[in-house]
Amino acid sequence: MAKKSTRQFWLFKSEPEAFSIDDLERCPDQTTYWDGVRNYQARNFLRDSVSVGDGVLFYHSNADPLAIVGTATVVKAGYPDHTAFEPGNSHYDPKSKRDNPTWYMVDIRLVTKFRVPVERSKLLEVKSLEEMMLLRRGSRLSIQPVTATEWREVLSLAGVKEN
DNA sequence: GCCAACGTTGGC
DNA sequence: GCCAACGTTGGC
Repeated sequence: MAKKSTRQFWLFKSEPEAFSIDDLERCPDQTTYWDGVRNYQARNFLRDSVSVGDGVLFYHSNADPLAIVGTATVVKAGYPDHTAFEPGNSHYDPKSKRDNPTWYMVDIRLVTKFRVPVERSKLLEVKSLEEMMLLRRGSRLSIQPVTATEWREVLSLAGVKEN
């Protein structure tokens, strides 16, 4: 069976006090591993669906302003989140074993830091985004699928051409 | 700071 | 397997 190669899109949430897009920009090669996801639905996306080359919208949650602040690309697909194995790490989880990991992560590299963040309040005004998971109240998922239409609309709002 | 939504835990 | 209690997320 032929492997489906269609590029997919995602939204990753981060509290900027913990890890912001500026932190990503300062990383070597502007690349980081995305650790600390401790929700099974989000884990499943990271382990099974997020693929090299996929597009990522970087969202600042619990922040002022709440906004999509840039894009990244996936450079390494799902592999075990080693922070779960480290006692003392804030993401330590004793039920995750090296030979049977519970939690997964991917690596992403910064592509574009928006010159002007696309604020949540702006997104809420856009008709074509009214179904976007991020904007549904009570949506706490930290790794969310984004449709190609939503991806293009957000880049358009950010004034970004190519991505 | 408030609180609704959601996920997890644990007693039964 | 049910569900109440509890903890966390995250917008407002």
